[in-house]
Amino acid sequence: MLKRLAELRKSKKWSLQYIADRLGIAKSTYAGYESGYREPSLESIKKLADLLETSVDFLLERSDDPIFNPKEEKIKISHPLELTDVNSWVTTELTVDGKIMSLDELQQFIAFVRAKREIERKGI
Amino acid sequence: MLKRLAELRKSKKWSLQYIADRLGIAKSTYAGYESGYREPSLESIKKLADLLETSVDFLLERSDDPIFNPKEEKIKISHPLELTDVNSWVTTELTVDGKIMSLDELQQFIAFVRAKREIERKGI
DNA sequence: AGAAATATACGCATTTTGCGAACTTTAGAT
DNA sequence: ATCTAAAGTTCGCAAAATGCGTATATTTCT
Repeated sequence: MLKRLAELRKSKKWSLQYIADRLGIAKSTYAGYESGYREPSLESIKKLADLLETSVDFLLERSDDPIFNPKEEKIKISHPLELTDVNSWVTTELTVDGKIMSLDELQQFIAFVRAKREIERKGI
Repeated sequence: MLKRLAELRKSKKWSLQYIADRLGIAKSTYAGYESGYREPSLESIKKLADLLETSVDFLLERSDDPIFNPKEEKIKISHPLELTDVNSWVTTELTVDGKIMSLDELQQFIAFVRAKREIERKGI
């Protein structure tokens, strides 16, 4: 049951018919998705996420953030006391031995940590 | 065709059989997903994203970021409520991909940065 | 080369889908 | 309050897609 489809649709004040038309499917078909009577194909759920401007993960309740930001990799360091800007690049610096790390270094650092954890997880 | 399933699976050096077993489906069924011969159900693709530690959007090529972080940023520095160890050079917690770095990891990280900078300074 | 593991292809029984039509409910106008 | 059109719900059925097992092909070992 994809309750989030209904939530988003209603928040936008759209009708079943409207979404069905936009997707090119029958009204009853789309209604089935919301009620859980039917499941959309992968292609359809992608179109729905596009139309509703959210992520598939949100529609499937795998994420609770309705905002989908398909931007490229974003690195963010945030201070807890500061207001966090979702799209800002760096809001504070990370220093090692008193020297500020560059973006390049941060990217390498992330790669390093990921690789290290991967190795630890599955050996060698 | 969910080529990213194959990419992630191979990067983890897993066999078709292994993933099929983890998902509780037949090997031929899972193979169909990778080849595009079949489509996984929404439930199955969620399980696959869980298993492969990524987002459904990435698997569906709706996002190019393989890292799935429902809420956390990739790097985050936060001040712990209590400073337990006075002598610790760490006064904040550092998280990568939402996972707090251990002291061990932080030490390795510092070593990594120092070594990298040393190499850059002297060449090779 | 041979064995074992891994990957790919396919037939078929079963399940699931999408559609249209019928039906019920809601919202707006008079 | 009544009427009416739009919105929402339910359901049968033909058509399509799924999953499994089996067979075949390929790779990876020794």
